[in-house]
Amino acid sequence: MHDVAIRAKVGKITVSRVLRTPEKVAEKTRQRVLDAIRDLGYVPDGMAGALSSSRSKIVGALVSTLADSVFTSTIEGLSRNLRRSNYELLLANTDYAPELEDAAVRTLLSRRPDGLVLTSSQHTPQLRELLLRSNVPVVELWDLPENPIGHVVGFSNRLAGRAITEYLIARSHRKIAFIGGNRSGDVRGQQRAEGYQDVLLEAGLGAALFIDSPSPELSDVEAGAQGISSALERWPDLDAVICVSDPLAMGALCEAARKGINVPSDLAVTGFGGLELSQPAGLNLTTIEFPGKRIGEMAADILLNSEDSDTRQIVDLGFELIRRATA
Amino acid sequence: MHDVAIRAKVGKITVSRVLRTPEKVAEKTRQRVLDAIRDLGYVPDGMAGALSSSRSKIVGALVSTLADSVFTSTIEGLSRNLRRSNYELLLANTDYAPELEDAAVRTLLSRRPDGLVLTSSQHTPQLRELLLRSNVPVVELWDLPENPIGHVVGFSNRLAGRAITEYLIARSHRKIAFIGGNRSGDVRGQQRAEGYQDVLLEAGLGAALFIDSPSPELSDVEAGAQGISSALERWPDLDAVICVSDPLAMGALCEAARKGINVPSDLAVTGFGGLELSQPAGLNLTTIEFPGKRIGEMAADILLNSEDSDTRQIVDLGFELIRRATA
DNA sequence: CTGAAAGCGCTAACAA
DNA sequence: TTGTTAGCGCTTTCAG
Repeated sequence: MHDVAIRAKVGKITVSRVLRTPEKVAEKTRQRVLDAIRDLGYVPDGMAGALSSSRSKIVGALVSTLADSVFTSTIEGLSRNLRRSNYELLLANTDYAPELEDAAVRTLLSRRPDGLVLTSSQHTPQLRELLLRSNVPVVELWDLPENPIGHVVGFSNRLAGRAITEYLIARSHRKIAFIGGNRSGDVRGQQRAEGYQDVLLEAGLGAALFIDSPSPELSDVEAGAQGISSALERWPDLDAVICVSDPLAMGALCEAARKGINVPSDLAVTGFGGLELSQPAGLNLTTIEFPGKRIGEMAADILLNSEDSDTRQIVDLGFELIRRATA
Repeated sequence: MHDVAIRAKVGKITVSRVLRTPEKVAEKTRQRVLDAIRDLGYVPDGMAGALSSSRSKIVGALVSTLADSVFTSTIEGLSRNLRRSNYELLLANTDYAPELEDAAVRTLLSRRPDGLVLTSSQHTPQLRELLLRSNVPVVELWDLPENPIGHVVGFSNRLAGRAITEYLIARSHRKIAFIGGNRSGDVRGQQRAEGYQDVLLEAGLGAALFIDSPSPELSDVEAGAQGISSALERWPDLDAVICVSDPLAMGALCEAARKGINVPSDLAVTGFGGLELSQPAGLNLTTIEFPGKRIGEMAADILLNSEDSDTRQIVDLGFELIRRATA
């Protein structure tokens, strides 16, 4: 910047102004500076700028995994809207290991982000404390926490669990199992399971029938296949299964096909997530769809406006029951 | 940091040392400092540290899209190995728009990353120039560019295209079409198509049969379905189609099923990518699998070691022809 | 083993 | 419209 200033015969501050508030610099001067910048191939140092202005133009995002295509779309939405305002995305993932979350947030915070996005939904008290004191705007995603840290963009996983269960009951299913939803760290899955359980109780259909996900080494699809096998073994008179995610449901569907079980007449199968592959691939999965991309976009917008408005935003984007062929 | 120093009754520099080289501080002093840090909830400012030490501990990554699950696994591998060494990932995506690449790289560079990872494979001369002069270690991924900017971790898309075509020919297919591979900005797809074309010519099987991807609004799966329809319309005696990606192939497969076409006896179908869903979902797609995650891990390792070794690394991780049921 | 001074590249606040 | 001065919070270098 110093070199640019000399070459353009101006002070450093004028170079800075040309870059950030060009309208405040005289046309001629500005052109001289721009030429100098071009000639020297100057790329401003955003870090130094951040340090000086205490605005980093960085948003940190913590995701539990990238493997899930729905989180991916959230990140895409987030990234796109941030870029529009020249913000950048610092990404950290915890691989669904809650014990990494603390450290990850600390690392993100050390970059002094102007905002933080969390897709994990349960935090240690220390973490809450840290976040609160850090004074960084926080958006929690993909959930409607009871006790939010800052802003929220999500939907109720519990209601989603209720919705699909009620749907199945309305369609005369009586013996309904729930596969998955127990993985530690996957609070959302657990909430869907709770919604299911509540409805079952209210309807007087007896105890919930849970099949835990098997060993974490298996892919979701494989887990679904295995899950439905175990379920049918335990409860041969099952007439519906709710899978905690679409990949799980896909696995279940395939296993059912292999076993010669007719879906949905013998057994209804549903998922969660709105995995884009599931419809055109001919699986025609009945599922609950979540607005992944919009969640990301919304989070970006909230963060970008959080300087002006000081009010905490709680946005429920809801979900949609997509009725297709499997239930 | 100042406050911590005062509370621990040491100089700021000692605090810094406790954080970065604890072994160089006396046990007692260190403990006093650590206590102060904890009491005050001090989170060091990585930006300031970066400015001062001119090592940002940040790696920038430019991806063409996040939607593709294989890039996702690359990012996961990258992120994991970076985190192990306390590096962070700054993510930018271009949405497959090459014209955004220049600006995106410039933005990444302004954060003074210690390394840069590019999944796009074709760059403007200005960009090359910029990258070269910036002196930041660069790794190009998912390809084997003829004229690499820095390090490379990838495989030959052209050879992959050749391999699958040769495989089909060896299995007595003679009328083979190639679907997709023309999307502007998707150089890799084009290279696969070239490999296909070369083999066809060498084998004396006549001109290549290309079906372009339809409008970009369609999802890949839908594009595949539509592509196979167009192909069969134009060349009713087709006996094999190579789809430029697995999602495309899935769409093709489903459309074939709808049309009552028997795969592979009437028509062979193949993909590229090793989409994890395609096997357990019972689609059993014959495809070429790329080591997405290992590419990311390797890229991280190269970057992390690039201070020591000054040699340019070109790593060909290859690909694997996965023979399953569709060809 | 510990500390003081200087400065990384930029911007805020004020001044001209 | 442009420039000057004083930091931002840390690390480097050199000295104790």
